[in-house]
Amino acid sequence: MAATSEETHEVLSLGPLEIAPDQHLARASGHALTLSIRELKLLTELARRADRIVSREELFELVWERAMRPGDRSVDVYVRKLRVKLDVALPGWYFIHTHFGFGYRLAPQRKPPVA
Amino acid sequence: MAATSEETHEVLSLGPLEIAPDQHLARASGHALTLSIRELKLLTELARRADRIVSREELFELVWERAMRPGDRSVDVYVRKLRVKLDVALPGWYFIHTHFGFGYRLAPQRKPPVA
DNA sequence: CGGCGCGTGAACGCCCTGTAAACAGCCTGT
DNA sequence: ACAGGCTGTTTACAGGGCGTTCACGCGCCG
Repeated sequence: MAATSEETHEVLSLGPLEIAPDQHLARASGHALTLSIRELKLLTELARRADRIVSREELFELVWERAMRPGDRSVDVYVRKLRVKLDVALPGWYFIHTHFGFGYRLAPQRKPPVA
Repeated sequence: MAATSEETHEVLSLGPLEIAPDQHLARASGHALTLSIRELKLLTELARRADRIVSREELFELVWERAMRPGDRSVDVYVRKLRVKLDVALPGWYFIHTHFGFGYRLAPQRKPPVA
């Protein structure tokens, strides 16, 4: 094992969501999701800070590993991609919450039944 | 474990697929498949890591037992050969899933009925 | 009500993967 | 020994997915 590995078997659990960054894999109710590199990394960094608000700047630096240019919308675009894929896999849940003017927060939350 | 026989009767089961590495044999719904040595070894190593993403490099080293040269496409070519043979034998199933930028993952999955 | 922040869809280029085919070596049967 | 077929390897081309960026419209807030 590489000396640099932080958590060789890190597994993040959020409700029905399970993320194994080391395996480049995320599962929804046990079923593997098809995520791209960026999508997975963004989801991972959000999950590592679950239930806390993370600013766009911080998210960008965590995922892209460089400073965010002012006006860059990449984070928004990838948040949407994740929301779509998560909604397909788990239609009964919200995961990524918007905090206007601050950033995003990841937290599993059931949707109310479709009235 | 004895050096001469690690798993004398290892049998891997994945849905309708059954692999007996020691017998150099794979069966689809009980019917024997005609696989070459490389094909069987690749399928075996994938099956031993079922439902986990395995990188090309790791797969290559497992099957070819040497380091993979950069740009070597052998794994892709053999994945295709396996996919073709598996699709002929079990047209209703997907087995080898591509994870873009990461590698391949073996997992039995039914195809949706042809709409 | 005005302005800024966010959601959303889409275009575009690039790299990764899918696919076919040529080629050489090996094993087979004769 | 020879011929044929099969396996394994490599290469080339095509297609698609992914990442990036832009544009437009709505929503949220002051």
